[in-house]
Amino acid sequence: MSRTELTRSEEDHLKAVYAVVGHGPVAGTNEIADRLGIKASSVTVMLKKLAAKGLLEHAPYYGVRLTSRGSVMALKLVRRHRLWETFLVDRLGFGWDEVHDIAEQLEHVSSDVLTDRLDDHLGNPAFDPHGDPIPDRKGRIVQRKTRALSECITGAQVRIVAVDSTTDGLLRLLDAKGLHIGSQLTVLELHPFD
Amino acid sequence: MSRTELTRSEEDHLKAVYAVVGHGPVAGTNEIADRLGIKASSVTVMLKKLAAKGLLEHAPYYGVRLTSRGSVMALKLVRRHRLWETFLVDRLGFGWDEVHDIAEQLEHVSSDVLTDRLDDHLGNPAFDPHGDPIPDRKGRIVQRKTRALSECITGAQVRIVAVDSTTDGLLRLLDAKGLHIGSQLTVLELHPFD
DNA sequence: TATGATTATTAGACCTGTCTAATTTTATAT
DNA sequence: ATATAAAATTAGACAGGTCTAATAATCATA
Repeated sequence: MSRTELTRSEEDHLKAVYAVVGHGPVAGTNEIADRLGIKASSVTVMLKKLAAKGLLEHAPYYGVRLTSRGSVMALKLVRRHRLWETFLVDRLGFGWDEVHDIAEQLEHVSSDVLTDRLDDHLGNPAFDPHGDPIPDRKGRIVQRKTRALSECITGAQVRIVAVDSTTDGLLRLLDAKGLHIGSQLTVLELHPFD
Repeated sequence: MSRTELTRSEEDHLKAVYAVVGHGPVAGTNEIADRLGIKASSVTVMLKKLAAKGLLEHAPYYGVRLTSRGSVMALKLVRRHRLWETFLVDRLGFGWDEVHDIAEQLEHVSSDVLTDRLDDHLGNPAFDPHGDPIPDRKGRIVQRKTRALSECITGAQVRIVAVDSTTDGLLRLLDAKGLHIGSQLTVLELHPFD
């Protein structure tokens, strides 16, 4: 019924909407623009195009939400991204702080067969190297009950299961300090930065 | 010295020039255009751009040749393409007749580290699943002394080491008939088609 | 509830890569 | 040698995706 061939930019926007919507009921134009590193006016244009394709609902001046078809597409991209990250770390020996940009490119390779075979090849992993859950081929994704480090009570015992930041700098910093996925630690004090 | 960030289209053109130049001293505009599935006039525009970047020499109305820098770039693309094809067949279980289009996308992922790690992961293969040689990380490529099946004398004993065609149809046909890389066969008769 | 700040959208421009149509150059055949 | 065919180029148009600047809608707060 619906022709679902997206351009690279459309895919990027869709994924950004998915990511931003995770923080609230709807995604705002500015936040999407920041995430993509482009201007808000460009985002507006693109949102209208994606809305016309039935992938999201756009309430002007209010925000956007993905339709179910849009969600399916976004989850597919997230799946590809996280599978490639897993491949890069598990099979090619990259560090988990080095793979984001490469996966960002690989995720646009469009072949469902490829994605599923890669999934099998990797042993159908449930989580990627950052600890984020990988949607299965039906688009199902498990939710992790975690809490941000900044929300933890000082002195609490916590275990790192995921790192949220997209900034390479922080990732490397943490790694260099010996902080890895699975590390146990005690919250000593809170800085407003983190 | 020279910033060598190419667009996808520039990469496609460069690879096409490399492929067509293999048949003669220079590459002609029409042949490049056919290979890319675009019009010759578009190719001319692109050739001028690549010439301006110092990747090829363009003698208008005569043809183009790659410069040494252009060759390096083209070989890099060929290397990526053939490594990914090897990965798809050897690791993901694809048939050698199914991987061209996917590799066509994967080859544009730009990361030398990725390419080299993939190479190591695959055991530094010298040939891809089609029997074509894979340039090493220095861009060195071995030449195979082969001859087209159509040039063989009727009755001769030959061994298939490579399949030239880009057309999926032919690849599948051969496979279905039990013809594989390495097959021994006797030339029975020649049709003008092949 | 009026006003200023914030956020989003529109309008118009530009760049890239493609196209078609017209033109120019080179090749071929009598 | 000239006419014609083939191949390549140029000129101008257009679509996609971005930008800036101007405008419009919403929000916050006195």
